[in-house]
Amino acid sequence: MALRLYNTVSKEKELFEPVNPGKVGIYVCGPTVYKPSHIGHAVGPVIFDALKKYLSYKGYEVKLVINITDVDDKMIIEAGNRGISVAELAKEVSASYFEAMSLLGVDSIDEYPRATDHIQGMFDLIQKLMEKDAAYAVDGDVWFDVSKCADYGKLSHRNLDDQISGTRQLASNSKRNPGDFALWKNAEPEEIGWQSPWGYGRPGWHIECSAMSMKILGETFDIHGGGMDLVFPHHENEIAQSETATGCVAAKYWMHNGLTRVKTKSASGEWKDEKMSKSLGNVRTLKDLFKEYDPQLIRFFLLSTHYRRPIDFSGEALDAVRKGMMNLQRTIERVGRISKADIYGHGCDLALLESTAVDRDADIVREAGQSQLKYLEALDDDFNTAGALAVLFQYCTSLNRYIDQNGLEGSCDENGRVVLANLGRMITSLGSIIGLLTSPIESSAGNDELVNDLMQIFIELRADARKDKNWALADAIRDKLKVADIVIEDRPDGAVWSLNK
RNA sequence: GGCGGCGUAGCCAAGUGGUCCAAGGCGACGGUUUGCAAAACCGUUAUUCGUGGGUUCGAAUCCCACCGCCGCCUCCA
Repeated sequence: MALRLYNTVSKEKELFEPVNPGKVGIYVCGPTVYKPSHIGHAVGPVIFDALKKYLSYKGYEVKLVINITDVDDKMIIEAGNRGISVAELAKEVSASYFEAMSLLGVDSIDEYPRATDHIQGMFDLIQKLMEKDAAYAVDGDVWFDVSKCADYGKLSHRNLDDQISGTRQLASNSKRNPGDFALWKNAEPEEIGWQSPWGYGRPGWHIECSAMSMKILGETFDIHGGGMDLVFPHHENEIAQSETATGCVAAKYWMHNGLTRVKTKSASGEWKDEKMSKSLGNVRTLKDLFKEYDPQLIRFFLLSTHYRRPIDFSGEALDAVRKGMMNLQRTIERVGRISKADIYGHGCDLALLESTAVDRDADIVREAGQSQLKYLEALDDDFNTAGALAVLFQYCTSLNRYIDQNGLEGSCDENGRVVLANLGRMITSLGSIIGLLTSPIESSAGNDELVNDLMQIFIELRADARKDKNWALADAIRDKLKVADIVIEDRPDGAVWSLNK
């Protein structure tokens, strides 16, 4: 099995072959830390964290880097509005960003480099471009001369004429070509900035990423990721700078995730999809979102669509996905309960099936093996997590059918339990390859001893009522709890409760 | 104006030349089960993939035109 990835440069799925055998370097454009992170900021990190986990599973040694832009005009304005320093603002916002990432299970990031820690690298890079006559300084600004980059436009598939005809292209009389972009911008002495060989100022946006990716991952690394909105100009300019400076390919594969869209009601009352962005004022922050939805669900939601497709974000969509995910979780819980085994926490162990008694229940064991194969095939095909999840759902149905057919007691001898436990672990094992189903979703009250004790009392009261065939009382308890989003299920082996949230 | 993407059942969503009279999820309906529910299982729910042409032995998948939606060209994950 071989992984194929869609490359924005070639517009084709390409066989993935790392620059250095066995090792993979991934650089993803992270946020500018001036305002709280929103759902859109979660997409890239979740996808590339999942991709890294998959590549690691395949045996690669992966280094994943997400940068933090902690100096730019928006930050200066926001810090000014709030009466704090740019550094303070960066510290505050990035801290909440890291916390959100951690909740989302994005725990495989090796480095979060900050632009302000790499100013010297940017100087060096700009200097190199100057020496190659691809950059020029005018009145404290330094510009990149796009005419010196022969294949400028190869990522976004535009040519220079397209740039010039762009009606919104801001003209600057100090530029040689309309498409030239800033490497260094001069600043007033009282503003945040650094003394550079070309005067006091701040780095341009694009140069940050070129300098940091090069420093950390080398002049040519494997995968460069980011949102589709960054293809032009940001990534195009990154390529121009890096490749003009080093003379070699910056990144072998350019991967771009679809943008998050949000349904909004227009003045005429019609629903329409639009990009979620700060300027449109339709942003929901991750922090707010987590109050309503488990971060695990958000991760699941983001991976339930192919990464290149735009995601329409809405409460209804999340609710639908949530039900599906809960069904998976419920099956896992069921298998664990029947087999009396801990299904979670085994990480990724696909050798489980070999330890399962194959002479017994051959059909389900064979099916588990096939599911495993199909799951991995889907991921190999441009990281099709949506397709992979479909396999998981099907496998879950088979597992439930297997339990039903064997009956509760039927498969509960010692050997049967081992088989069942291993089959159950297959699900979490497959899920964990992309960081899903790694732990049960805790109901928010589930860890509360007092609530647990209270619920135990209700359950006992109901059990007594049911024993006496006092259905009215038993049903009343159940119905009234349901109003409080507490669901009681009478299972053959006893009643259980859960929070329907 | 230029560049790019998308349009698959009630909703979400895989599939990009034959194995597709199209996966999976949510929902709905019927059945098994249940004291009744819930959960679970079984079955039904797109002869069709925005529309119209074309290429091909064969198209959701390729080409052309049209319609609709979205993004980029200014900061954006």
